[in-house]
Amino acid sequence: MSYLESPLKRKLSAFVSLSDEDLGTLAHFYGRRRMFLAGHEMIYEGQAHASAYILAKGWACSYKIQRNGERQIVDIQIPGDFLGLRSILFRTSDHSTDAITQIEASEVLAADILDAFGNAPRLATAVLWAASRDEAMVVEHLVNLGRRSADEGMAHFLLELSARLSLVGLGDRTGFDCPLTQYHLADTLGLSAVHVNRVLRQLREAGLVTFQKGRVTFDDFEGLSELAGFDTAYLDQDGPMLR
Amino acid sequence: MSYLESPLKRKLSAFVSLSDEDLGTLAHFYGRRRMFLAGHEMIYEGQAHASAYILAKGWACSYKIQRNGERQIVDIQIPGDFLGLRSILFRTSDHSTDAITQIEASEVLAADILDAFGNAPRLATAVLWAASRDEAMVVEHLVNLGRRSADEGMAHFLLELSARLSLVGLGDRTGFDCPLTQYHLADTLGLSAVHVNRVLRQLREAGLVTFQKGRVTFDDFEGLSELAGFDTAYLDQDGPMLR
DNA sequence: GTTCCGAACTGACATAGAGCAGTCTGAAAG
DNA sequence: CTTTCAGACTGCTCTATGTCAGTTCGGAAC
Repeated sequence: MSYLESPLKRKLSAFVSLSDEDLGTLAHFYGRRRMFLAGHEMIYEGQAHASAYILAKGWACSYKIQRNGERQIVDIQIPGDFLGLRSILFRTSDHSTDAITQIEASEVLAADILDAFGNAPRLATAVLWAASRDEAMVVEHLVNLGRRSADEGMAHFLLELSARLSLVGLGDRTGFDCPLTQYHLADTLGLSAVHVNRVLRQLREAGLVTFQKGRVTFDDFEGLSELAGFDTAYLDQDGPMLR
Repeated sequence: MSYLESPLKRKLSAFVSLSDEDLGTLAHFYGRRRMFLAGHEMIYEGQAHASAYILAKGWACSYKIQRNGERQIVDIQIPGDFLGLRSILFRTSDHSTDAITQIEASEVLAADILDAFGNAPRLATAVLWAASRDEAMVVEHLVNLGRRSADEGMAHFLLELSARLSLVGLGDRTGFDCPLTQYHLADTLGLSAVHVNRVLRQLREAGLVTFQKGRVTFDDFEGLSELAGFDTAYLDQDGPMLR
């Protein structure tokens, strides 16, 4: 797959149209291509000078582990996403990241990113936009945990994933392929696996979504959005894309 | 107050030592000084092309409101913090920000920030560091909501505030002045105000912290850190500061 | 074709925290 | 020197979600 049709390029294009020069710098990011097996720990909490990656294929998740062994997943990464960008400037990484499926990714060094700011300001702005968008997603996730009930949070999470996947061509309003287990959902939503199962059943029986066999199917997209109070504004990916 | 002794400069100095040229560019950020009364809504969710600010004096909070009127506070801003940086590149702001106390702040335009990337790369890196640190705090906040009990979350939140305030000279291990109400704590920690009150009583009776009359007093800093499982690594502000 | 094993799923019981409906206090406003 | 009002504080009841202790299912390994 050429970088010309990469999920990242596709995502950034929702923000600005990149010049040929920008695309050249972006191509440079793709130099160190690497593969990881499902379950591989790509970044670990406390790691010194961790590098970042651009996910080309596969899913990953970033998380923190508590003393008691409980896990809180912070974000799920899908193709086109940066991974580890947040702590690239830190002494040590503040989180771990595991491959959920088999993964293809490009390693990005701090210097690559910083150089881009000098040489390709348009691209740099787009990267900042992507980082801001990632943070906006974490914020919305925080609202899920703090002020939404289990079913609202679940609905919101699945709808967000759908919107993100659609942007890179991996899903639509009918649903998407999803390698997450109910344990992933539990650790993402701050619930027990048992309760996740109950919530999924309720949503299914209410005719809203079906989460089964590696596939999320929206049985009533509108109804689900209504339940979740889902509004895509925070993803900053709709509208006339004039910039 | 000269920019030479601003809380922001103090904070960024924990990351790099800035050159005279960097300081000049930073001074440029302080051009548009503005004041706001306590309670003023500085940024509102949905606002188009909101600008960002650097807080020089006073406290503010960023939050999202749910359909049912519930509020989730995302971060508390103290002197030296950026405010609104996340959505400066978005079509519309994804959150609101209110002044908690009376505030002095400098308005920063998107162009100011982006120009800095070209002209003062060292400063730009420091700004990116500050933004990453803000995101790391949101992430830790998310863990508070998802996987910590009410008392652990409360302890963690107060300790984080203490560490941040200490960095800009507004607190130490004995405690800090705090203009937050119990309602602020409730909306931050995803609890009811009633429960916040009970949790504060427990912590006080356990001899750990006292939250009273606009002051947080640490009665047993070690014990509280132990309860919260608090580790400052994610703030990236300790250690030899070699860079 | 068994034997595993991880994931999905379930019922019964326990509990953290919510919701309700107040009281009390102190400072500001009249 | 009352009145008002926001914030702090409390007891009681209720419920969403956790915990425990399983069973069932389906694919992979042998």
